[in-house]
Amino acid sequence: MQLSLLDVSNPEDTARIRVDELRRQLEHHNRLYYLLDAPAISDAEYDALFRELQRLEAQSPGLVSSDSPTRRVGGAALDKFSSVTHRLPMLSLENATNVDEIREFDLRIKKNLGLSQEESVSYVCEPKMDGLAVELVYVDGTLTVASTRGDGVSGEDVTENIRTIRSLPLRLSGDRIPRLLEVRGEVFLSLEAFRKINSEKEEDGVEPFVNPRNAAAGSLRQLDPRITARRPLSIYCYAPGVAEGADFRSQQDFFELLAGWGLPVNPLVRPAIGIEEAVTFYEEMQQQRELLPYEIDGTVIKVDSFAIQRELGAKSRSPRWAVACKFPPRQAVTVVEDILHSVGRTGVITPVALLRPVEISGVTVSRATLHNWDEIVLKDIRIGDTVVVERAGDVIPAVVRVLTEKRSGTEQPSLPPEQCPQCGSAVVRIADEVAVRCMGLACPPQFRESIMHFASRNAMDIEGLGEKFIEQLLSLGLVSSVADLYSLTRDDLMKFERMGDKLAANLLAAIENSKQRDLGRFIFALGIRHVGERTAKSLAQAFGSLENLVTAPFDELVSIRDIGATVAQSIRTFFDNQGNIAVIRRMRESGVSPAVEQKKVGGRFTGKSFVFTGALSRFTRDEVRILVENEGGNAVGSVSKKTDYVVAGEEAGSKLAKARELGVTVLTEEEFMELLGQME
DNA sequence: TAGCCTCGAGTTCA
DNA sequence: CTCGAGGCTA
Repeated sequence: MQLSLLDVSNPEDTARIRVDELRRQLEHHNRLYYLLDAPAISDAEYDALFRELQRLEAQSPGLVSSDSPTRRVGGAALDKFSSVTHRLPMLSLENATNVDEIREFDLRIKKNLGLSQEESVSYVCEPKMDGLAVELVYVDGTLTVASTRGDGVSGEDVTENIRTIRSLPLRLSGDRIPRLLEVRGEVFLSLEAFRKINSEKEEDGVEPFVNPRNAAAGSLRQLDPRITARRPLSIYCYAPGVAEGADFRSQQDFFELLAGWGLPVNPLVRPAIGIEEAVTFYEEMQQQRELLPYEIDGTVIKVDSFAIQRELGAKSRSPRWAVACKFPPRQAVTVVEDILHSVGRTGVITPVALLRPVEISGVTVSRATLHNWDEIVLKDIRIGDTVVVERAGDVIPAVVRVLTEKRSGTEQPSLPPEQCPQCGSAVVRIADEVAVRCMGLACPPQFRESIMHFASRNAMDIEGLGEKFIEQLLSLGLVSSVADLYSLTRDDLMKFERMGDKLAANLLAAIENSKQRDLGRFIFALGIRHVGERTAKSLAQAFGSLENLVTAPFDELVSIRDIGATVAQSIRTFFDNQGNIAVIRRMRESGVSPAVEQKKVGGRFTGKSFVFTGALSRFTRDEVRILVENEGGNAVGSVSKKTDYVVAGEEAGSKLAKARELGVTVLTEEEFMELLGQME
């Protein structure tokens, strides 16, 4: 603050000085109260300062600022949240569910680092808060954006709601504040706050929240920040995102700097030298769990040194240097009243236990999948059994074990059906496969599921075509293949229950719209066995058009990365079926023209496929793949007649032999480099 | 041939 | 979220 520029005789400047002073004081008292739990003034005194600030800001709009404590009570409501892309994706953590798995994590770390078993790794342990992950962005020390984790890549902008968290500084204090600081943290509700909110809800005659995490999530996703402001959310920060102007050397270092800047860090965080200290922390936390003022669902162990974290790196969805140690899930005891057989899209028949409804951590559970008959035999689950049930990952119900001592002798084992429970066709259990399959070609539930799949969001994304409509389409006999969807008329739709002009028009428009989906989605939508979203996309990329794919010989299919004999055969079988071809042809005639993705055109390797074999000295396999793909080529896994080049490194083996046998051009790594260079 | 790593498929409840 | 299974690599 440069006082020399201010003129005290100017009322605007006098107000500014007072406003700054009030903000400083209020944030100071906030910190004492929420962070240090040591208030220095009474609530009434705090309120008086707060109201004075509100009044001054109201009088001089020029003094309003986004980091003012008055912003914590919430501004105007939003229509919807906008989306924020995380500069670094927010990965999830790998789980350990018991101490053995924690020790395995340590073994993996040592193996990756080339350490001996006797050496100890320095870890940092934290309680795992049961809340929601968010990312906060501080620019020059001021909180500018806060977003939810979302799918890890992008989340929702909840800045206004995050501002209402009193323990969180809107402006960092202390020294050496970084130009840019992204911090990840967990937003949660204390048990006390949770109970308070729920008793208010009950007084109002509304359904209470089932647990603090849901309550925190509901509060954070309030479009009206004034409501959030009345929910006393808390936050603990635990990891950095992108930081500029700060150099964190280790997790501990990071925590210390955060605390210095006034950011809340869980005081229970503790270093551990060697995994056994981390195991002790886990066990201690499990014992203390019920005494804590908030819910935790485990602990987190991280490698302390950031240099070593970088060395260990990450797998596709989680870092290798951290593990979430989950506490055993909460369990309940109930009775298996029946075992049903449900038929999925691919004909797999899955046993499902119908349970006497029982509450587990606030949710009533009445069904649980038993996965397959191996599982039933292994756990010896029978109809009438008393069983222990838990919610795996606190979501999906699972039968853990049978309380055999409760058996009366009247329990009935459940056997795999010999006929499909829905269509009566024969059931087959393929050797070496766990699944039991209905082989009926016209099995109704299979067909229903395959249409649902076709219309689903990641496939053709036909909005409004859900379970209800599909049921009706089928029972009215309007659709006997997905191609029929494209010849539905308004009159057809008007036969439906609860169908008006508007709805019919929307549905027809959605179907019309789906004609333009890209090829990857279309291939995925076909529901070819072993071809999911990912594989569909790489097929689309590799072949560029539906026609190319339909006619692709087996050899060409297996030459694509990640496609082996099984998947290739499955694809061939699908397209060799004339019925499938007819359906596809009819769709094309109705105007379904899956758009070809932008394939890199003009790349030097366009249409060329490469196989790399043996050890390359300059690149990793992934790097070389990217090089080739950037030039529009394909780096594939195995040699076929369609392969254009085989690049052989040191100790190349069977692929090189095969290349010679098929007469495919073989390049050394140097020759490949020349090819790259020459073509540039 | 074993042991990663990824992908596919099925599933619960509000 | 979890399990099973396919593909790749050492």
